[in-house]
Amino acid sequence: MINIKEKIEEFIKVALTELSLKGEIVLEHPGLLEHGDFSSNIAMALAKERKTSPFKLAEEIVSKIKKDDYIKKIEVVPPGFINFYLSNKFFAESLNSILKEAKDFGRSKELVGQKIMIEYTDPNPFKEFHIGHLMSNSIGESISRLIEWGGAEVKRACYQGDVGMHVAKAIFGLLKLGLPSESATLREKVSALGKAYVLGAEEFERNHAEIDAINKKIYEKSDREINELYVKGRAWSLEYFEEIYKKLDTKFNFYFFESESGGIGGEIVRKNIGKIFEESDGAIIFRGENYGLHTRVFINSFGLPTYEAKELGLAKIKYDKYSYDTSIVITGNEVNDYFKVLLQALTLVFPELAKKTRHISHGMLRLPTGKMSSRKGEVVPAEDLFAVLEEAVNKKMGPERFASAEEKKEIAEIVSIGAMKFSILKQSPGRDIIFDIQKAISLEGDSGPYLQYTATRANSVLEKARAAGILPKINEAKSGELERCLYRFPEIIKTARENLSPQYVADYLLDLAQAFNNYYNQVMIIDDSNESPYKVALAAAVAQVITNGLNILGIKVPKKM
RNA sequence: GCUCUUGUAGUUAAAUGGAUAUAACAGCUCCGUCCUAAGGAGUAGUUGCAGGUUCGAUUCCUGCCGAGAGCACCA
Repeated sequence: MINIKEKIEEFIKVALTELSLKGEIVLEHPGLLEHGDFSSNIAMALAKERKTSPFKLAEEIVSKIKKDDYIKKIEVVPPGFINFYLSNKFFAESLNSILKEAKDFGRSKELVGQKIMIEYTDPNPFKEFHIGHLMSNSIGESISRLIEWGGAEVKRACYQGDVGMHVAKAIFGLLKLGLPSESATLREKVSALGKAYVLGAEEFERNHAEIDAINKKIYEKSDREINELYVKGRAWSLEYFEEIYKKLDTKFNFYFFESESGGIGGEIVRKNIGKIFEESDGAIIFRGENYGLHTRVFINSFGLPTYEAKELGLAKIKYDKYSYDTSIVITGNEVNDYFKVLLQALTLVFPELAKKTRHISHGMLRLPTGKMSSRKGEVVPAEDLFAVLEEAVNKKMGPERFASAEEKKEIAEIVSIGAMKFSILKQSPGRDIIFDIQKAISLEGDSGPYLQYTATRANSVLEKARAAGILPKINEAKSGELERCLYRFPEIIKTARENLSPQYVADYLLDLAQAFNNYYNQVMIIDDSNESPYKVALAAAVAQVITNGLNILGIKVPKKM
């Protein structure tokens, strides 16, 4: 598809040069369609230095812009906006491109050749996979897809904390409660691990000694009983996570574990004692104060690596596995301050890796009662949310459209996962989400199912059209709301990618769906008129763009619903 | 106490420094012989407070007030 935005920018640039003016050209879509398809504020920005009124300068600029087939009209509006209206010829071409590029419409080549590793989700074995991990996963997966759509090679990584104090706490609990029987379901086993963890966390509040000792034994693999509990529990957790990833439609290329990063990280720290790190109270620390940060412990006084040291090791392991150009790490914002310290230490140890590393944080999923705490057992397991959602979706599905119970079940899963992901991705990723399991996930209005429904509905019309022998055809386009919305999709993807913010895509899709549903209610798409092939083409373009957009959000479109 | 983040309709959220601050939910009024009503149309309602920068501020700066997170051996 032709890049109309660049084209108009070029026109303005040429006009400015002719007037011997210079300035950064900002071209945006006005908030209201009545204000045109593109708008520039350039005259307002440059009027002062020209010592003329913005309105007059705008008129001068416009007079220097040549006529073009793709532009229907250019108008100047007080105080000095220049508004561009695109022509029907442009809309016809853009619709044709959408149908032709089909499932690839929106892909670009800007990042071709780049290798990018993205780490997200990061659940810890022995602890619940809770709705906070769903947030990290939904955002991480969507950012991965955005970058892939930009043409880069993306490798997905998941870093799982299989050693550390939390594991020691869970093992403590298991020693007291015993292991669930082998015949228990995976879910029961995992939930027993969660309970064991809570018990251990309570003990830790009262008394550290026993759990500290267990922690050490886990690292050293020195105790047979502990080792056995550890190996089993770890395997169950990982198997369970795998089921969830499948449900979420995430496939990781690499799994990293704290049990591997800890050793390497510890070595790195020890090698640099006196240079970068120093001993203090039996621990090895990094003095962040020298860099306007705060001090963090990298190796504790038992000689074990902490999160910080592990993270240094991880950076090296990652690069050894995959020589990335950029490494993106996505975590919750509660670790922001640690990460700054860590990146500073990494800059001193491996400057070239630090330069390639980028930390992005998202807000936290909070319960109406406050922060979730797996330590106190106050978490909503992902599983519970899935169950509540699937029930709600099932209640809403009429039986008549579905061929079989299996089909219905499959679609219920697609819709409920769609609802969950969209509720997270529709808002700006940096902010906290206050999560009310009953209320927050809606199947109506601004929601995943609303978009899925719109695409499904359009597809259903297309099927009927095909049966009636009406094929999409674009001889002449109109300039309705849909036409004026559809061609913007590639721009939206670019903005979303540059800001690493899938919410731009979500927002756009809602606008498009709303415009289509409005259209659908006013216009009969399939009729006897010679307009029908065009209307069918329009519906096909809408279905395609919504499907592609949802794909970027990691959401599938069901066959029917 | 220090550092970071944050404050928009009753609620949950949108808005690269632009035009009349945008949606959804919850209200209220409507739309069913018609391609999927998980839909559509209409209605009412919002930028914490005080300054500053700017032709123009929800957006940038300062102060105040409120909320959250982090601040040495958890991740």
